[in-house]
Amino acid sequence: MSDATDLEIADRLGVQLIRFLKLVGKAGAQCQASHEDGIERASYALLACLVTAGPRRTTALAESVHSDTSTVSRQVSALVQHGLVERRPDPADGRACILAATATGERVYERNRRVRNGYVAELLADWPEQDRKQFIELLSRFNTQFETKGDQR
Amino acid sequence: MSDATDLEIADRLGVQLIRFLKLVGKAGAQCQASHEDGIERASYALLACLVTAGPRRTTALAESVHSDTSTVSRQVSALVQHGLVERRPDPADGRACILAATATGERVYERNRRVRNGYVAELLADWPEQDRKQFIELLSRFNTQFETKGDQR
DNA sequence: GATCGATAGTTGTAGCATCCAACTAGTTGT
DNA sequence: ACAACTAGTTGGATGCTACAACTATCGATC
Repeated sequence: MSDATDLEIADRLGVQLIRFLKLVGKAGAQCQASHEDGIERASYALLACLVTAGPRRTTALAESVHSDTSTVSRQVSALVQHGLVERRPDPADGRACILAATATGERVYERNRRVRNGYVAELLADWPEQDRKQFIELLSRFNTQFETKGDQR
Repeated sequence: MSDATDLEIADRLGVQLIRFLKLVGKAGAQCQASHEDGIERASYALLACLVTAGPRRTTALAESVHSDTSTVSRQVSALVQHGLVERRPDPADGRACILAATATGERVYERNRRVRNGYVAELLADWPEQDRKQFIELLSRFNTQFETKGDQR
């Protein structure tokens, strides 16, 4: 039973993707507004990266989050000012610095993560175990596909 | 086999949501930059709504796309200037106007949609039929959940 | 049918996120 | 030691968004 052509499928998915983007983006923005750690939403992604994936240079961090170096540079400055991230000179290169989350940064990250998790969990509350896992699996695969196919276009 | 608690699941999904937001958001921005219809990315969502869901007032449109009225008002102005959307006075209310896509607007929408579909189809190219359908189904359900549970928080 | 509170939409202002381009300072190869 | 390169910062610009103040209309009530 496959009356749906590839394009029809793509079309329906496209609609859902746009909807998804809008919804998640907005929710993210609201989350940020409410928390008031002095930490911006975009910066949270940087913090998350540093905490979960370890210290790294600005350039590497920018690549990790698919952002411009200049953007990251500014955001990192803010994080440093708030004491959430630490700049360590890179012994191997005087121009570079290694960015690392401070203890405070880790705490803030954890706190935010817990809030986020609570919210997500609430959304998934009625879902059967099977569907949840499937959704994560598919979304994750889609993202990966996007990262590999999308960047080289 | 369920060693994953609800929170672990939420956590993994959260990560994927953030990843998605960044990836798709960026791709969207690039798409916009390349097309040069004079049409902004955000405005495209408005056009899409008017084409697929029919004419409506500014307020209703803003609600449909989960945006502020003022934001929509400006974006609509741009669309009107480009001849993609038409403002019709609302016979039932002198303050309001009914927004509707023009023929040009529909053409532009269709063209953009085709490009988008091609891109999405390419992403899904290697996916088994089953998974594609499942993904759309789950994503769609998640969006609905988000819209109903998310807004009243 | 005049008055006053609600409502539709516009415009002013401000913030964040992002990018590109120009710049500074340190590095590396010849 | 000089030239070509690279890491990061800063300047300038744009897009998207929201909130607040304002204008013009509507509707209910007296």
